[in-house]
Amino acid sequence: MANFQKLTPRATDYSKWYNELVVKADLAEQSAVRGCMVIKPYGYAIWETIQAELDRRFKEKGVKNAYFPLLIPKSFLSREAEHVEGFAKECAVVTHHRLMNDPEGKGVVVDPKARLEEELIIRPTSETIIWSTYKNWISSYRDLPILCNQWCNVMRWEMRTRLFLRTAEFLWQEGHTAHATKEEAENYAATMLDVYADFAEKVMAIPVVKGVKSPNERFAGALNTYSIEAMMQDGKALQAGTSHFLGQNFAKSFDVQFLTNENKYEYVWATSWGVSTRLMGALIMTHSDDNGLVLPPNLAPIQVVIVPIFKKQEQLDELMAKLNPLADELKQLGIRVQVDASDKATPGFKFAEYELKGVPLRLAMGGRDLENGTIELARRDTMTKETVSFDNIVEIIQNLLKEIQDNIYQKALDFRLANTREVNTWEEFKEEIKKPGFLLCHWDGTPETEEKIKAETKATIRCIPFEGDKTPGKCIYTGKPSAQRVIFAIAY
RNA sequence: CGGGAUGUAGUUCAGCCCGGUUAGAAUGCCUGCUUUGGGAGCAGGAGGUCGUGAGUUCGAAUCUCGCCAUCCCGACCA
Repeated sequence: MANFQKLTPRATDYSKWYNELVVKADLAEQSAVRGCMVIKPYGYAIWETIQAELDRRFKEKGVKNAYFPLLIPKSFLSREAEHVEGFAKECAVVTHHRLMNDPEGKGVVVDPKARLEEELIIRPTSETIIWSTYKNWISSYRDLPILCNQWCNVMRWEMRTRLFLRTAEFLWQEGHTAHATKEEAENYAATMLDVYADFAEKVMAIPVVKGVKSPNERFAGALNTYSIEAMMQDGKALQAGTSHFLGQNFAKSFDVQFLTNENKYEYVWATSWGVSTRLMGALIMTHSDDNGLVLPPNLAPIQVVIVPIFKKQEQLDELMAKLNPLADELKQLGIRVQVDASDKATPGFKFAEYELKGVPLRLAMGGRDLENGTIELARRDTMTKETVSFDNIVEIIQNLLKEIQDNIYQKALDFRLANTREVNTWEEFKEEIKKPGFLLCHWDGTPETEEKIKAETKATIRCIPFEGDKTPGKCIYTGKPSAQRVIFAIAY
């Protein structure tokens, strides 16, 4: 028995488990550039599926894709005061446009004569460049609404980075819409939050809480920020997507007005909304276990892997005569299937490998099965296996993929519910927040109280949930009146 | 950016305290044979300017300093 490196168990060190899993499951790795990751083909395949599913849902809501520049003139960023305040500390700045040979003979240096008249910022988000563009696109109410999205990279110079969860450069989509009325914009922001929530739950099998952010947690420049919040297995909260109602802030900063049908000028109403490669982090930390990744069938690059177990070439031929038609049939049904007939590794090795990579279903067939007309079926989510008749295997697979998708969603939902508790006193809060999970508490609605609670416990308000108990009460910290309970948690 | 730790083969690490031939192990990789129902065995082979730059020294993986990177704890994180 060779010794191989197992993952650090979650109970030993959750953070270490996560870091090891991302690398060992072949999702991503650290690059030569500080804080930036290389997303490997297996990880990128998952991202591509996320993109495809979201893109389809956006388009159903009338959104069109476009592309805006990577670089933003420095002056644009400062047009909206709160916006620049929020992002200034983490911007990468382009100052020159040329290199030259080092006069001292050591490689190349920046050519001091090539300094830019106005520095360019690598986008941390694109509201400013987009609204400077929308100014040219909008003159009448007939030009509205504009519903644009772009898939791109952005850069935020974070102090501490972690693969997928917080990287200096990350991939995302950012939608930017322009509307004639406040109501329409607000509704659109809410609609996109619903799109995110539906996607998270149906495709990623991640249960989320929809809600509105407290003023402290609001996007820089927004009047309201809505978010979907998910609970990771360590009980911490992860913001999985946000949708912002921007009011007329950006329209005013970039002077974007339109003529109404009554021939009056009005400022345009705006939303923006985004999800990023951080969703990959959410995916990993919601479902995976000590054996490796657990992927929802809807996102798995390989949904079914088939491993023939053979001693000699003739036996492999005999197995493949049954397995190849099966694989073809599954492919025709739109199931992502891979047959691994390589002799590079023994079956046991392959089993462990595909478990590490989170393949939802594994089929194994050997001489024994050939004689009996059976096949072995193993599911990743429960780690159970059974031997079934080969004859109706296709139907079994179709049903199981659906069942696994539902099961891991339900498991994650049960976990969240089991780790969400109501807390009514400050003493209780200070104890309970040390344990994993969400705390439903009354809060007086002031930023000051939220600040104090954060300073004392590190907990923040993740959101003011839309659904659930709306009974008023008294703030756990100040005793002042509170309209409803909010979710406090330690966040990623 | 502050405090702590680490950096040696693709990976995980030993060697460093106490400087001295040709820097080791496991695993991975390549070749061959035997294997194959839960991480196979034997034999042979390839692979390291010891993170990087300077300094001390006859001599540096080993001692000193700077820089870079990674991890942990803070600060920061729409």
